Amino acid sequence: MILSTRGRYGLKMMLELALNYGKGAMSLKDIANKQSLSDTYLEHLISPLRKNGLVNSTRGAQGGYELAKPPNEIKAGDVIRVLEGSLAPAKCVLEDEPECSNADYCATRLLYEKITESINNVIDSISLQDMVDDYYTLNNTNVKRRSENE
Amino acid sequence: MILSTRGRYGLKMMLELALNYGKGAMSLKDIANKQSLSDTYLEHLISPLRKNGLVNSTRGAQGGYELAKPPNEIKAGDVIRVLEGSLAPAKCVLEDEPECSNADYCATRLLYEKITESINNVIDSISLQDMVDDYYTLNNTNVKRRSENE
DNA sequence: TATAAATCCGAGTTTATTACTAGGAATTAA
DNA sequence: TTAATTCCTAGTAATAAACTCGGATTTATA
Repeated sequence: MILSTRGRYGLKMMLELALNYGKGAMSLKDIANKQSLSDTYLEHLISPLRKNGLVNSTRGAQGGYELAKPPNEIKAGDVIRVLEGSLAPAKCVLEDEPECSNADYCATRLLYEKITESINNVIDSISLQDMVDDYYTLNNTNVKRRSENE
Repeated sequence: MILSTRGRYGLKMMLELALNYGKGAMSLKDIANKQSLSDTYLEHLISPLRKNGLVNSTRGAQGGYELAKPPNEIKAGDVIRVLEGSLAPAKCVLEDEPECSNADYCATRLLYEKITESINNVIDSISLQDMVDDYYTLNNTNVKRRSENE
C-alpha cells in the first residue's frame, strides 16, 4: 500500500516551492532539475495543485509557480488529497462512495475507518513549514557531523 | 492508496475463520461462498497465511483450515503484513530497503515514518477477537433496530 | 515586434501491478 | 476406490501507474 509517485513527487515539489517561498516564481524545469524528476510528468501533478488553490502560476517567459499561501498554512494532507484522493485503505470508507450492501455487518470496515482516521491525523498535523524546518535541521546536523569526522 | 484485494479478502477470510474458531476445520469453498469470493483466488492468499503460522490446514476430504492461534492472539497487522507487506507509504521507510542516497536530507521521509508508525499502532492494536466482537455488536444492533422499525 | 521561455491541455504509449483462472499432483475421510 | 479437499506452479486478462509527445497559449525581454 505505497503512495504513488503522484503523492511522493507532489510533496517533493511542494517542499521545493516552500523552500523558495517569498523569492518569486520558480519554473517547473528548475523544480524538476533540483529533484531529478521529469518536468513533463510534473506538469500533470502541478496542474491539479493549481486548480485546487495550493499554488499560483505565472505564464510566459520568466514565469513559474509559487505557493498560493504561506507554508505553514498548507498541510501535507492538502497536497496528498489533491494528488491521491483520500488515503483510506478501502473504498467503502470514502465519503462519496455508496455504502457496500453489508456495511452494518462489516467488521473490517471499522478497522479501515480507524486506519483512515489515524493517517489523517498525521498528514493534517504536518505543514510544509514543518517539513522545511525538518529539512534545515537534517541538513545542518549532517553538515556538522560530516565536518566532525574530517 | 488503497489496500489491495489480498489484504481485504485476507482479513475477511480470517474473520470468517475466527467466527468458526473451535468448531473444526472449514473448507476454502465454504469461506469463499460465505464471502462471495473466488475460492481459486483465495488459495493464493491462504497459502502464505499458513506458511507464516497464522492458520493450520488439514488436507484431504473433510479437510480445511482453522486459525493456528486463538483470535485474540492474532492481530489485523499480522494478517496484513503477511499479505501486503509493510503498509509504509514509501519504500524508503521499509526495513529491508537500502536507504535512499539523500536520506539525511529528505524531509518527506520523516512524514512517511510518522504515517507508518500511526498505521502500525492501529493494526497492531486490533485483534481478530476484537473484530468478532464488533461483528456481533453490529449484527445485534442491526437486528434490534430492524425489529424496532417494523 | 520577433523570439524564446514558460504554462497549459489532452491524447497516446509503455510498463508494472493486480486479480485472477487453469491444470494437475498429493492427501485423506468415508 | 472415490470424492473432496489442500497444495503448487504457470499462465493470462484487466487495470492502473508512470510517463512521453505535440501543439496551443501567454508573456518578458532583446
